[in-house]
Amino acid sequence: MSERKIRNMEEFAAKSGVSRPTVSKYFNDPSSVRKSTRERIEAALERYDFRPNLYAVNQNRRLTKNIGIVVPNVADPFFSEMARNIEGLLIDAGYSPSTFSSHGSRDHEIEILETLRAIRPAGVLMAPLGRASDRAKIEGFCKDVPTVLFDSNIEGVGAAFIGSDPFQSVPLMVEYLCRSGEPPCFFEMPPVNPNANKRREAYLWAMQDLGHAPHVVRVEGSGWDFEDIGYREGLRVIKEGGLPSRTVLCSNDRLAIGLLAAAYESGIRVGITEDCSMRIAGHDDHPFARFTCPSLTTVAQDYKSISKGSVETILNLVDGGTVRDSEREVLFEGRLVMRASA
Amino acid sequence: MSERKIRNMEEFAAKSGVSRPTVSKYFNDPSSVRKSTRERIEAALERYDFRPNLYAVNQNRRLTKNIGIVVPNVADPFFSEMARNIEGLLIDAGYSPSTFSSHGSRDHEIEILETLRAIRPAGVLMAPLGRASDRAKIEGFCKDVPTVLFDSNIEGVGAAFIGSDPFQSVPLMVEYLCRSGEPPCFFEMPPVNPNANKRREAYLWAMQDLGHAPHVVRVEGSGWDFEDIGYREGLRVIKEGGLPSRTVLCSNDRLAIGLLAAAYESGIRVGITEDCSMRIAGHDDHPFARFTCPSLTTVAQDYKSISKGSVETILNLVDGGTVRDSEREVLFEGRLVMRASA
DNA sequence: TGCTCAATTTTACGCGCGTAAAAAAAGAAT
DNA sequence: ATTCTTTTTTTACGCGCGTAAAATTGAGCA
Repeated sequence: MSERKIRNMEEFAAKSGVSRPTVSKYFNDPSSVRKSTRERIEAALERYDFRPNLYAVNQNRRLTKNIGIVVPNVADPFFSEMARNIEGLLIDAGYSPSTFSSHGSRDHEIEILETLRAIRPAGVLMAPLGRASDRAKIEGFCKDVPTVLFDSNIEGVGAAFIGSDPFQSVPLMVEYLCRSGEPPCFFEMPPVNPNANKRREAYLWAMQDLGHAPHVVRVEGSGWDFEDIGYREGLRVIKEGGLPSRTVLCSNDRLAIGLLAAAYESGIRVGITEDCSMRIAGHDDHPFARFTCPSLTTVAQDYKSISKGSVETILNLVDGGTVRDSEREVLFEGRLVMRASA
Repeated sequence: MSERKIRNMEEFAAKSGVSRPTVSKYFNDPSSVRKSTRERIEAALERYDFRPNLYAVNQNRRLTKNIGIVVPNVADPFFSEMARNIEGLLIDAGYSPSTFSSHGSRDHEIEILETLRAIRPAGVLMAPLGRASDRAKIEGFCKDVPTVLFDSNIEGVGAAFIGSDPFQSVPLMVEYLCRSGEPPCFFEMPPVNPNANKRREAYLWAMQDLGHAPHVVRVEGSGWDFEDIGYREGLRVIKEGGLPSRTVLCSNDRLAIGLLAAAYESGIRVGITEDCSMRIAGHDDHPFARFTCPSLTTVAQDYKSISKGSVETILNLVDGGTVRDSEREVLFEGRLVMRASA
């Protein structure tokens, strides 16, 4: 490899004894050239290391191979895992993913879309902030660029939505909690995205279905510092004596992690064993849920199916395909993960 | 804005009544054109939304404005915070950062460097995996692209290193622990990067300095699943009856989080209060350290100074500057964060 | 051998911009 | 008004590649 540096495709074509347009064709799709030609190019590729100039390529292609990935917060392990998964799938499919994090900010989310326009992506996979999102601007973006939403939906925006089904996952947990002890109350903060709302609705529905009186504890707080909110407000609520049930279902794991810390600090033993006076459950199977004290009972989202589904949908769309009505909203089921906290 | 879409700079130049090369000059540096000209361009910019084509620009510029950021693992909140910080500083300076995560893999780290070559970055900020890194290849990369290392050093590689000083931060913690209770043992896993080694050395040094016998507990495990290793090996060590001290200093917070979980599960109360039989301290001030049970006493790294220093150094380098000998290795001090665990 | 079709080469153009050099214009100083 | 200086325009070229159309080549086959 790399006997000498090659400057451009012209030079490389000469070395391999093939014309430049043929080399260009090869790089766009190796199988589109005759086998003998392919072998000559690949032989040259072994001797010289040449890669087509990314900028020249993208300037001239009708459509780049770029796919943008937008998540609310890469610091959140759920999204960092999703992004990593999706990136892998896209690379395998021959695309160039680039991931951006909104850091929970509405303005930043829009800025990312502006940046994305600059790289002229073939498509975008986006987990929007949700309620905080600038709907109009995102809608405008989706008109220009094929976009698939995941995790959190904005009704009527984007070509499709892939996520998990709160009306399956939450009742699953509620049913378990009711079966194994006191029916849960629901611990939530003001919803930053539609998921949170749906989870509450699903909780209410499930409780009624089981013939129990639902209790929603809504605490204050905004932004994406869920642990902090769960902790601070958890401390306050506990101090004021006031959880309506000794079983608490949190709207997500990060909130639960905060609440666990609050309970610990308040001297409340949390868990399923007899010496415990409180049970706490979460939702999402956050990577740290295994290491909380006690370990957190939760519902795992189907990471793999969601990322696989999102990628398949956007690639189909990019390839000129359309989304069938039945695929406009695809929801996967959650899986109960029983640990020590509930 | 956007009365009509503009296709290229030629067209935009016509609209603003200025020649295309002048517009080009403006976009490279607004202050390089006469004030009256600038105003005409900016007036046009208000009416039409035009942005120079990224690919055409980068193809023709001698040097792009791209700066690569490479971290071992964006899922680790420490690195995701660092990356975010650095990105902000670079954007403010007029550069385009793009962040890549090695995901703890030696091969992936090298692949990232290959990818980086493709975007022809002006410079790179890299937190290498450390011992797992392919030193030769990284060295080769640094020969072609100005590169500054941060967080974890590879001796002799890169133009400079910015990090924190374990020989300040660790003794700070050791001194505190000795002053407030039983002298600590050191809980560590096989070092994935030089930092871990240095922290152990610093521990040994500090203990001797204070006239105590050091005890290093090295547990098994590889990879970057620190919490998992701390948990599993913590369980094992506790079960075998065997921590040499009731105060444990972990080589980082993530390991400590795992150990805390192990202690909890083993029924050991951890903390500084009298009813506790064990103290655990960490290092780094991981964002979750506030929410462990009990909250984790640790040493905070100087995020801001490290990212600011890294950015200043690389930009200086990119601007053709050189690194003075005194700046080849810059270390910042850590700050003791006292919480409930030790 | 001659034919057909697909693969390849040739030729030619364009993408949108940076950049350098020379010419022209504008502004400042005399 | 003249000269000098700075800024802008003009002109011209090149970056490295995609792509389309026409010309050529080669393989497979009768």
